Amino acid sequence: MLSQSEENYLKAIFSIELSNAKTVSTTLIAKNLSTKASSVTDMIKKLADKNLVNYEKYKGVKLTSEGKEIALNIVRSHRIWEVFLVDKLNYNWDEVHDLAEQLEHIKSTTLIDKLDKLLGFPKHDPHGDPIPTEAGEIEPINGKPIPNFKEGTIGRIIHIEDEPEIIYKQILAEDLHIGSQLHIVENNEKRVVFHSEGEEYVLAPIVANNITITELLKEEFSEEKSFRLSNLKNGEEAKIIGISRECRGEIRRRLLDLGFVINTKITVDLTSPMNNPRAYLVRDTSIAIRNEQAKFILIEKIKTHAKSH
Amino acid sequence: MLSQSEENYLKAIFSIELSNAKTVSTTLIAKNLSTKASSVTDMIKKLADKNLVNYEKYKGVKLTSEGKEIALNIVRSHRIWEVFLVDKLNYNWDEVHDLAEQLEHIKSTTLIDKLDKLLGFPKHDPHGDPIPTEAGEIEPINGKPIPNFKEGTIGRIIHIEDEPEIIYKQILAEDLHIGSQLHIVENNEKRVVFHSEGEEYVLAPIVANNITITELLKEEFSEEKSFRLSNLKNGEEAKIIGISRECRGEIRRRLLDLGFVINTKITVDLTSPMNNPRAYLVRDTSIAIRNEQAKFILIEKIKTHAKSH
DNA sequence: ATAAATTTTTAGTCTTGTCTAAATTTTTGA
DNA sequence: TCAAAAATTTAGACAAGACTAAAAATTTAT
Ligand SMILES: [Mn+2]
Ligand SMILES: [Mn+2]
Ligand SMILES: [Mn+2]
Ligand SMILES: [Mn+2]
Repeated sequence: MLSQSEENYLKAIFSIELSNAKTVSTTLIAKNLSTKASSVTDMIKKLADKNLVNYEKYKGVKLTSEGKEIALNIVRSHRIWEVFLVDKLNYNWDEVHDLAEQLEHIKSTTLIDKLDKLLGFPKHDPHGDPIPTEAGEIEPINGKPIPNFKEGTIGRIIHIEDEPEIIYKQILAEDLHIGSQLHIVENNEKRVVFHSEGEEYVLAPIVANNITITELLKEEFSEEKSFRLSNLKNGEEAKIIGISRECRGEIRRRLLDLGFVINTKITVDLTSPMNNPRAYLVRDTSIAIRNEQAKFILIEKIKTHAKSH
Repeated sequence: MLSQSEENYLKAIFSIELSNAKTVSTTLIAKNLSTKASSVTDMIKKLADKNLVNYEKYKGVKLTSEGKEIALNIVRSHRIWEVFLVDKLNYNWDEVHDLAEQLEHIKSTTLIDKLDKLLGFPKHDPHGDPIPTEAGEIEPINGKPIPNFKEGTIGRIIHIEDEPEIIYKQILAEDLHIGSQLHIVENNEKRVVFHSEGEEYVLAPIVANNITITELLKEEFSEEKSFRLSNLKNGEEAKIIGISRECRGEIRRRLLDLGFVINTKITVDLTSPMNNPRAYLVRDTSIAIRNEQAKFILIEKIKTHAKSH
């Protein structure tokens, strides 16, 4: 049975191997775990003794198949716990990482599979990361960070990295979401500018690097037609095209119960003094929800001059 | 922030204080934690430095109010996790203790309260132990172990201790359940004999000591009328009086869905070669369930010669 | 009351995981 | 190519927790 510390080292090595680093060096591991290189050397020797990594002095380290299997299991555990915390306990997706760092080390041969079942065998965690299967297979992430794409690219956010926390919080503050489509209009060493859901975003490249997107063909892109309900202006008419993937569990169910279902027409009905909450007219009913919820509802604006006969 | 080890010591001291021990001695703590007295002395000094226990050399140890609060929180956490594992993940009540020993140490200010809410604010864990409130109040257990009662006593099982494991497994093998009513017919140093749900049980006093009961007045006792469905004989007629408290979550819901609801009349319909499963006639429908499930259904036999006119 | 038995503490070690400082190896770049 | 810089390892130390053996205190039993 491995200690928590050993497990964390394996996980760190695994994540460095997945990144585009040539070799998994002592320093990279130390940085990843916020520890010192000398501590890493000590631990690597122990892991090599246990046949979990191959290690040659000064040459970096590589997981053995046994070590990789363990790392994948920890990743699986971490991500399933994150889904549990968001779906079942109604945490926000930005609150669950540290808790999952603890929960991933709980030792049990059955717990994770039972949780997986309870959650309906989710494929992705709340940050968009794929969850390895019981057999240790993991879907490759085929997107790249925003700064890798050239100006004019149209893409969809598939992943937002939750570490380091400072950058993560910044992205959250900007109100960017997994699933959002975007259009890159400027990209240089100073800044990255893109349009998404009717807003313009300006990010430093370091920040933008934590946002992974897949490129969309021009045809796939719904030409700036996809917005969040919170963006709907008074007098505009829209059609609901879905509830954002990052909204799950109880809140999602509640929104569906309230009638925010696909293809439903919607307009702004009443506005409160602070513009929050606002009431929307859905299926002849006025329903007031706060903007935090309205952000989860994806809409497509309808040209208002085209009245239904 | 306390270490897991420190938390375990506080929990051990708390549980010894709750028992009828005069003083919480080094040896008792060592026994409780399966460690050595010298280790205990070391740790007690540390806890005393942190003002979690009062300690005077050779005189035993006592939790301070601060220490007691922490201990109560760990107990709360442990028992809520046990409920989660049984109710949501469909573990059996005899499988959850060790996992809860790990989960109770997860650090979070919000996690346990969210879990508590998800579970519907349970009052007791799957072993019948009361769950302390957020404020640290705990319902006193007012029962006593079976050997404390004299012959002739009628009682109801309110708690089955899950440690030590050997004794616990023995009780499980005997098929005794929280909520069962029993009638003590013999009680001496050699053995304890009682009747419950149509069966006679003979236990060694050490084993019987792990079963806590409350005494019932003669009137409260349904005079041997309360049985488990698995005890119903061919040709007998019975009325369902409930589903046993130890059956929770998905399985309970399923049994209710199948029509095993209170006041329903029931008879044995068909019997399979091994007598398991058996089919029962409920509301004009024949439903086959296995004995393991039938044990959860509490019935009251109806005298068959009294036909409903 | 006092010797024997038991309990508790102390002293000294060991393991795990971490750190700093120093030594060694590898990489960089003039 | 070779000195300087950077990366890596080694040596030595420390804190947490646990253990054994021995010393000290307390309890028990004559
Ligand atoms: Mn995470
Ligand atoms: Mn994640
Ligand atoms: Mn338990
Ligand atoms: Mn319990």
